[in-house]
Amino acid sequence: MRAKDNSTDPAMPTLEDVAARAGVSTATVSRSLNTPALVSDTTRERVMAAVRELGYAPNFGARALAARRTNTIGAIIPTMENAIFARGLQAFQEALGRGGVTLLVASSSYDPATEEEQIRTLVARGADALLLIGHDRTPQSYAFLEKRRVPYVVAWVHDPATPRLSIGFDNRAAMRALAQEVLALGHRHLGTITAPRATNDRARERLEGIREAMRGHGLDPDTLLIEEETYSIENGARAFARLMDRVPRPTAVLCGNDVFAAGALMMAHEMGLDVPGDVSVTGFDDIELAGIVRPGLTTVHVPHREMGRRAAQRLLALCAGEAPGESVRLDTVLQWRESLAPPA
Amino acid sequence: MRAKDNSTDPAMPTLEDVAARAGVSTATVSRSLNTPALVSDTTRERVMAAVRELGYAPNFGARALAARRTNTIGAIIPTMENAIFARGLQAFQEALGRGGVTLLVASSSYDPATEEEQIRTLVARGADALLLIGHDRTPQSYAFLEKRRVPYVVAWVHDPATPRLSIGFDNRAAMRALAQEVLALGHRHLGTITAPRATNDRARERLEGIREAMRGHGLDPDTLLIEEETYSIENGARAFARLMDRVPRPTAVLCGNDVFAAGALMMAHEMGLDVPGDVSVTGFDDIELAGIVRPGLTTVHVPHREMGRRAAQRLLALCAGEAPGESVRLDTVLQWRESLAPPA
DNA sequence: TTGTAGGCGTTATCAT
DNA sequence: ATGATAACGCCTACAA
Repeated sequence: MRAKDNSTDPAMPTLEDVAARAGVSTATVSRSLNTPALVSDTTRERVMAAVRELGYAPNFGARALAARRTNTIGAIIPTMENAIFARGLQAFQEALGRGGVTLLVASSSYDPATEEEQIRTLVARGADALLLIGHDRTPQSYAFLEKRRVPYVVAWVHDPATPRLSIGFDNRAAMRALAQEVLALGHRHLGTITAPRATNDRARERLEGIREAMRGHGLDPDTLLIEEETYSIENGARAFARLMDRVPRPTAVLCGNDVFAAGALMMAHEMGLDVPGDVSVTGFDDIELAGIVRPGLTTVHVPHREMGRRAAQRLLALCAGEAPGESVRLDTVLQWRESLAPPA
Repeated sequence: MRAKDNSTDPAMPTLEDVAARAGVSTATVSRSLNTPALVSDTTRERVMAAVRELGYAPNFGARALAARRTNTIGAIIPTMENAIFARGLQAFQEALGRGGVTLLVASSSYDPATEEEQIRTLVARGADALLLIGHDRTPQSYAFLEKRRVPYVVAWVHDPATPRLSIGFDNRAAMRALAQEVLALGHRHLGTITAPRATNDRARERLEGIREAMRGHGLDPDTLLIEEETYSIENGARAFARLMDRVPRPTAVLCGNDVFAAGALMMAHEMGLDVPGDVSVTGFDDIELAGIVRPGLTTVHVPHREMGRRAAQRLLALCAGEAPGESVRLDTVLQWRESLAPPA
C-alpha cells in the first residue's frame, strides 16, 4: 500500500484515511457506515469519531461504481421557468426523501432531442429510475430505456390506449368537461391558446377535448380559433390579442394552461376589455397564480401533489424490484372562479 | 481478462464493449470521446459507430473517479417553491451550459443544517464548485468548504464587510431607497412583513434598510410594525391581516418580497381595502408576479439574470484555476407601479 | 496514432 | 466481528 502523503492533501479524506485513523480496515469502516449492525459498538464508535474528525464524506461516484446503485431518482420536466410542475415536483421530492432517495432534476425545454440527451445524462449519472412527463418522446428514448432496463413512470397523463405505466389524469376528458361548461353557458364562438402540439400529447389531448365538446353541442369543431405558442405569460398575452382580432371574435378563450390565461387577462386589461363581461377566459392546472389574478381564473384543478406523491411511491417500489402494476388515473375537478360567465 | 457474458447483460455497455466492437483498445475509445483530435479519422468513425450501435453512455461515477472532476457545478437555493430564485438560476444554468458544465440544484428550505448537509452531498456527488445564497450558514459549512477547497460564490448579497467572494446587491441600501420613497410620499406609520431573520441575512438587511430610512426622516425605527413569516402568498396574506389589526394601523406595508406582497394584495381585496387608496403595499425582487397582480406592485427590481450569469462566469473561472477576484456589486432600481401612493 | 496498465474510492465476497 | 482483496468503469501517463 502506498503511503498517503497527508501533508499535501488534507482535503479529501478517503475510506482509507478513516480506516487508518481508527485503526481498522476499510471494510470495517464501510460496514460501520452502511450496515452498522454488523459492527461491534466499540469499533463503530471509534470509526464514527474518525469520520467526524476527518470530515469524511463518501465519494458518491466510487460508491455508485461499487454498489451499482445510487439511491437517486431522476426527473425530466419540460420547463422550470413557470410553476406548472413546481407543486407536483415538490411533492415528488418529499415522498422520495421519505424513502431515503434523492432527486435529480433536469429540464428538456419541451424538446424531445434534449429530453433524450437528458435521459442519457441522468442514467449515466446513476439515476436508478426516471420520472418522465407525457408520452411523446423519441423512439430512441424508449429504446434506450428498455435496453438499459431503467424503471420509469410517465406522469401528467393518463391515456388508456398505451400500456406504459402512467400516473396522471385524462387531459382530454378534463378539458372537455371545462369546454362543456363554457358551451352550456351559451358561448358559441370559442378560441384557444395551445402549446405547440407536435411534441406535446397533453396539448393535443386538451385541444381535442374542446373539439369533442363542440361536436357534442352540434358545433363544427373547425370553427375553433387556434393560436399556438410556447408557454409564457407574454406569449399568452400576444396570442390573446391576435384572437381578439379574428372575426367573429370569440366570446370565450380556453387557454391551454393558467400561464397563458394570466397573459390573456393582462392583455384584456390592457385592451380595455372586461373579463368576463366582454370575454371569458379559462385556464388549466389551477396553480397558485390562478387564485391571485383578477378576475380569479376558472380552471381545471389538477391534483399535482397527489400525482407527484404517487409517482414517487411507484418509482420507489419499482426500484425495490416490485412489478410495475397498473397505471393510475387521477381525477380533475373544475375550479370555478370569476373569469367565466355567459356571453354578453 | 474475464470474458464478458454479453448475452446476460446487454443492458450496460462499457468502454470495453465499445472497444471490442470497434476492434480497438479502451484507451482509443476514451480518446475518441474526450480528445477526438488525438485519434485518426477512420478509427474515430469506427469507434463512434460502435458507440451508437451499442447506445453507449459513459458511466459518470467512473469518469469522475478517474478524471477527478465532473464538469458539474452545484447550487443550493433556499427554496424552489416560489419563483424568487427561478430567473437567476435559469440564467446561471444557461451560462454554465455555454461553458459545458451541468448544474445540480438542491434546496435547503432556508435551514442552515439542511444546507450543510446539501453542501456535503453535492461535493460528494462531485460538484466542482458551488453557488450559495447569502452569507448566513453554519461555521461547519464554511470549515468544510475551506478544508475541501471547494470554490464557491455567494450570491444575492453584497456586504462590503465580508471578504468572501460575493456577487449580488446591497439588500439594505435597496430597501432603504424604497422606504425613503414611501416616507417621502408622507407615510408615517409603516409595517413590514419579513422572512425569519435568524438565519437570513437578506431579510435582516432589508429590515435594517427600512429602519435606517425611518431614522433619516426623524422617525423612531421602533415604531415599525413587524410580522415575521416564512415566504408564501398565504403567509403574506395572514401577516397583512394582522398588520391591519394593529393600532395605529400602518398606511404602508413594505413586504420582504413580492410573494408576501401578492398575499397582502389578496388579503386587502378580501378585506375590502383599496390599494393604494386605503393602504400602500410594496414588494421586493420584481418577479413576474409583480406585474401580473392588480394593482401592479411597486417593488425593487433585482437584476436576477445578470447576477446568475456573472456568478456562473466567475465559478467557471474559479474551476479553471483563476484567482477569486473582486466581489461584484450589482445595482437595483425602483420599479414603480400602482401599489404605492400617498396616504389618504 | 495506438495500446498497456495502474489507479481513482467504494462495496462485497471470502476467509479468518 | 473483522480483514484481504477483487471488482466497478474510466482516464491517463507511459511505451511502442
